[in-house]
Amino acid sequence: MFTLDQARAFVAVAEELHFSRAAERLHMTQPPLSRQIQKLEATLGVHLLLRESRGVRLTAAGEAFLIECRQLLEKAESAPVRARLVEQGKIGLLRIGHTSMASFSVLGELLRRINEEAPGVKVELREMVTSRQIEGLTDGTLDIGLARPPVPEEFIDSVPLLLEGLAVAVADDHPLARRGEAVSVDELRTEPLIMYSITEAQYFRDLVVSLLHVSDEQVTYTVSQALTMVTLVAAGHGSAVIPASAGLFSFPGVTVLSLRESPADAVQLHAMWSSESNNPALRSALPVLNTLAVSS
Amino acid sequence: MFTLDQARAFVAVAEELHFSRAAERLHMTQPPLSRQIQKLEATLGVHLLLRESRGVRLTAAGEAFLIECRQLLEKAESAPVRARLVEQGKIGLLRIGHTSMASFSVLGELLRRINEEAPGVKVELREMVTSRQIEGLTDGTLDIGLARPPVPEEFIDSVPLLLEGLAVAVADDHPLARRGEAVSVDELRTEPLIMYSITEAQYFRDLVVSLLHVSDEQVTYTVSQALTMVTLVAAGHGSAVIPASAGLFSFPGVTVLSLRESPADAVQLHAMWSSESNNPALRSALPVLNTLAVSS
DNA sequence: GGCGGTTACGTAAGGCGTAAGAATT
DNA sequence: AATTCTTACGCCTTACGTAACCGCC
Repeated sequence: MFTLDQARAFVAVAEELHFSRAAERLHMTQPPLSRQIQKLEATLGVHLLLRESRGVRLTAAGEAFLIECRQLLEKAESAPVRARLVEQGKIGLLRIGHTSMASFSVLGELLRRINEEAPGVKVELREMVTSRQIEGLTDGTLDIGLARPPVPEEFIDSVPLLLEGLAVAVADDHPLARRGEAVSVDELRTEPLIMYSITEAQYFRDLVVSLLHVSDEQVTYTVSQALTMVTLVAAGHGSAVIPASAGLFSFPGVTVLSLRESPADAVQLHAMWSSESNNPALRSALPVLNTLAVSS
Repeated sequence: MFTLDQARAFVAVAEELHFSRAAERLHMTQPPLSRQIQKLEATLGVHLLLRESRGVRLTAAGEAFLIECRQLLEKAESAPVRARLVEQGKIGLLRIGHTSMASFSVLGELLRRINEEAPGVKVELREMVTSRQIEGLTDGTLDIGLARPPVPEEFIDSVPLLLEGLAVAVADDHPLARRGEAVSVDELRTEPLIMYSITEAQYFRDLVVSLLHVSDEQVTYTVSQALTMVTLVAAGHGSAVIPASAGLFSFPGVTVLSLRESPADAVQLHAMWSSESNNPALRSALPVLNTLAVSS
């Protein structure tokens, strides 16, 4: 098989159509260049050049091989550059898991900033619940998770990206909606409520239960996502306690009122990543995450 | 810069994730393989592998470089193959010049057979008059010409591809058309005639003049191509002497009658090529030309 | 005779294999 | 102790440069 040096030698000769000038360009003397070209032709079993009294010409095969060689050398030059860029995290792949709510709040801004900071980094988005995200971060199939607390201490680093209060979603024709003021937990005691699933949305369920005393009879439906709640509220199936940001998107037939007793940082969304990740693209993204962090 | 051998070594290690097995695959011992990989990493300035107690893993940069290396090696393998195919004339470019009449007769069959014989050969077609074709063959910008005699003896080889008689094109409402029989030259003595240009179609002009006694007063127009003649005949500008094959394509308003005195091989179309051409694609095409040849 | 490519020969660099070493399980 | 990668050393291949050579305008 031929070598890259032979390819470079051939390209030089083919472009100069003159061995001595080509040798000069390659910073070598002319005889070894001749030998290399001969060797190249021998290993290929193809005549690339027509030696004539007045310099050299390319055969048809030489023309074809010249094109191939140029492409080959270009690739040989660019491959190390790419490898270095990947190592520096300038290009690469970032697999981001996120909850469905995250896509309505910080996700857009996060992607914008990552793209600003490291334009070559491709992002793969996967909507997944918190527990799956932790799994992904642990087994290396995910680089960043946008998930709910608690953050497992081991091998997972995190910053809080979003702190918000809880709000109450009620139908437009509900008395509380007409009143238009913040709602107190006591006013929800007897309301039909749509609740979070204990398996799929434990974080929210715990959060709501810690504030309200929810009785089984109140609960009309059990769902896994805040958005589903809003659609059910619109359909008249009851009221729901949701993160405040879910109210930013006005949904027809639904009025969102703040919940008086909810601390402003009741609901948290954290960015998490494996502290042991060796994905350089993650390293480029970390400054972005820290910029977006809010104090918890 | 790295070498192709280093690329091969890296691919082997990256695929085996084990130096000893990779070395075996490369038919070498393990220590020099280690050194080559180290050297590769040093020249790239990039860590490609994570050496761990239980074998090796790829870094993100390593993954990227692996992909590049595979493509690089594939190209390095295919380039010589391409060069050999070009040399053998299996692939390549054939520049064929042809007269406009050739495209109505042998050209289609010729292209079909070339494509059968050498499917990798790309054909570039250029309509040009005979004299331009000879120039092209001589200065190397054309590989094959489909042109009219005479064939210059020097450096041009040829085979006759088509021998045909002359015919007479007359308007449908002409008395000769109504009669529907072969025409004699004497019957054309006083007919208005469309003639060939002496500069652009000398071959045809000479041919016609050698058979007919054309007087200047007869000539209504002077044109360079037989097809133009047919359109002028249709428009009622006179009659014309054309190659018989031009009558194969029935043109509305025109009747083509054979010319009694014309020998069956009066009009000749030859394939010509430079005997000094070094285009391998031409060599693949020559058997095809010989197959299509007719005896003159 | 000069221009342009090839052949001959001595030197130096670099790769390979064997053997020994270091680290982890 | 075994596995797996790295380091040390001697040999040999091979590429380079200088010098001499061949063919053609």
